[in-house]
Amino acid sequence: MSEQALRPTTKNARHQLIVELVGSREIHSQGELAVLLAENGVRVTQATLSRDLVELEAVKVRGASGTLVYAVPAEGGDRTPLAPADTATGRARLARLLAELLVSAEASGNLVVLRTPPGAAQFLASAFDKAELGDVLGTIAGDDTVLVIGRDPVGGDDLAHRLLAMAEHPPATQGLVSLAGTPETTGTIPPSTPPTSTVTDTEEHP
Amino acid sequence: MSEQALRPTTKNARHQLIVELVGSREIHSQGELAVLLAENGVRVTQATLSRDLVELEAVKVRGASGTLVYAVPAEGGDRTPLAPADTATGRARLARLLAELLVSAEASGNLVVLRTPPGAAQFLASAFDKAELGDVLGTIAGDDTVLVIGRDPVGGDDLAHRLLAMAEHPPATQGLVSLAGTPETTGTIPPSTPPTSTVTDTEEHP
DNA sequence: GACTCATGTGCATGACTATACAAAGGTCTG
DNA sequence: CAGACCTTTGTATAGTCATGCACATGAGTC
Repeated sequence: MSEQALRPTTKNARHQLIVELVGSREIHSQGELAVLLAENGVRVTQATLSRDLVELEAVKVRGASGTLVYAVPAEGGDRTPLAPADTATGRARLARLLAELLVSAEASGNLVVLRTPPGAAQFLASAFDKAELGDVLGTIAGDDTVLVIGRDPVGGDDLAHRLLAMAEHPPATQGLVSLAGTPETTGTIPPSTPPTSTVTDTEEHP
Repeated sequence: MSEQALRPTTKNARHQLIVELVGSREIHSQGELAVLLAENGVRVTQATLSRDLVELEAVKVRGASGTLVYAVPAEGGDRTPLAPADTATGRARLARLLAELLVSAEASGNLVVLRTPPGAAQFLASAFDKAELGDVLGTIAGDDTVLVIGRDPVGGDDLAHRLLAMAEHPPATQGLVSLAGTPETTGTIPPSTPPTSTVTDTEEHP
């Protein structure tokens, strides 16, 4: 990227450049952005950038190191960091979380429907993913319901019982309260899940 | 909410309160949050709140009026502004999105399993929520699968056909490309969804 | 008891962001 | 042409946020 890149100086062009820069690197401040823009031949003040970012509907999200960085919806809305879960202890963690969060488990065919307290489903589901249980194909999670899809077409019952057993014999106990304050907890519960979770699960068992 | 609500003064309790407040209203500044906390009997300075918000991995998103407001992943991450969809046109929007995103629809009992392109499920599911279809109890969405739960125990087939019909006769066409640039698109595709959605949907139909 | 360490918090202040005000430039109309 | 209006931008500054430093408190050890 040359010092004097040929770059139109219109506002729209500047906006485009901002989107590109924000989308390709972590930018922590408008001053930092101003420097990067200048390197591309676009010299504006912080005030102008503040206005630009409003127009671009930029937000500030947590980057990999926990610091706030700019994100522009079209390019960076998915920059929300995932918590660095320790994958080596995924199964132990799943068991612990099952102990804490599992309200009920019911099976049908190859499916197991797990109930959790409101808002905890995604959290629990992410633990399934990290646990990488071989006989679990995957999960779908809403607000308080996790649908666990088993690999065995008729293995739902067995899987449900296994999960209940895990829930009753978790490894080292680490209460949910202590987990609630960790970035891991909050990091893996996606913000947009609640609006999609208008589930009355009693209706799932006709 | 009484002026002197009985409220423990521990840091965890304060965090919980912060999450509740941020989740229930638009908070624009840490000073504003300090005031709200004080009204709940929790008196801390801005410095402490700055630290709290780091620990809670709070971010700043655009609220309804375009101003930045705090969001905490567990409770308010979905405050990423959706484009101000006119709720009166929720159904029209759903139809349009079905036309764009629906790959397949299959029913079983009262359930309809919708397939979407990867990453689009939550987006489509949120449209269901806003459309407020009377015969849809709710949805569970993963990465590329939306489970639509019908109110009628054996209405899945009918519902699936209705959705397919909607997909084939959407109102005013507004291409997905034009939607892709709006906060609505990116805002409702949570970054943490993919980890929970390891679904091979062919296994759902044993 | 004293000592050490970890945690939490407030004060003060620098870093960062938003915005009132003014100016410049462009477009449109009579 | 002049004037009105709109858009854009910079300057200065108020508003907001992060952080170094100091202090208090509690837990653990000797």
